Amino acid sequence: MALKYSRQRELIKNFLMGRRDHPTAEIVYKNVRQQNPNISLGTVYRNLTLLADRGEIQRLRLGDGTDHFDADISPHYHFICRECGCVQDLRMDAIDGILDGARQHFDGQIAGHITYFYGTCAQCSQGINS
Amino acid sequence: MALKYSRQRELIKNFLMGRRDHPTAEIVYKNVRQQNPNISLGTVYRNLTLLADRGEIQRLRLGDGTDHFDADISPHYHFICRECGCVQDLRMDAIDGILDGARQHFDGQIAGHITYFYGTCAQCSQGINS
DNA sequence: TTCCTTGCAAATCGTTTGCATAATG
DNA sequence: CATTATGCAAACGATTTGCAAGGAA
Repeated sequence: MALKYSRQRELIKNFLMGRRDHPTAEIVYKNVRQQNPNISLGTVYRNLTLLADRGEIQRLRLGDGTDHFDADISPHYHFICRECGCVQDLRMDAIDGILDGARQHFDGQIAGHITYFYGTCAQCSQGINS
Repeated sequence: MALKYSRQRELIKNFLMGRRDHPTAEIVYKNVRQQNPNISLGTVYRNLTLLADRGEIQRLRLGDGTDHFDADISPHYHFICRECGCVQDLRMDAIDGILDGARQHFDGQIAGHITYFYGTCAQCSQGINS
């Protein structure tokens, strides 16, 4: 399917590229809306899904019930705070070596792994929130 | 909160202990129903949540949109098939060593990690399904 | 009798979808 | 013109919740 330009999609992607906090669709919606008050939630979802499918952005499922999106598609890991729910990038070496261990006693084909970390972020650790 | 006995809860936990395929709430419901036709979906959800909160069972979020449950609470890893959606246990050594790398350049407190693997299960690889 | 549990139905939440219209190539 | 994208609202699937009635301690 050939892709056609759309201002909405451009706004969405640009917004995402300017953030490091891995916003949810709802947050993308609220923000992009300030530049295009007519944009609908459905369009935001459609474009986020489309961009993720094309590999232009990353969809993060961190078990908190809502998807987060990241314009940084380079392989890296994430941390989610169990207190405030914030999501942060983690600077660390790739751990794809764990695939070897997983394949050891397994019959099927393991294509990859999903790994993310959880705990208490720096701000919450200091009791700034709460 | 003191816990009181309930036949429904017992049935649910027993069913789960007899399975290795990490069923969803819906599947638990359909099966337990055969022994107690009056049980409601809400009760199944309530008890699964309660048991998971008490650590008697494990709730698995593998990104397929629905939670799976596992009566085996010993630490182990999981694999989810992208073709048929089945979930299987993975025999492999613990990889908690990855926590060290994650903590290296991180300010907050990392309590743990969630890791699971995906790909094509043995059955689907052989084209048995499809 | 206390209070945890249940069944039922309605409600919630995040996300998707149908459809007629608008914009792009 | 052919096709893709949009806004809107309705539809969805999974899960939660309020409430009155039932069961355990």
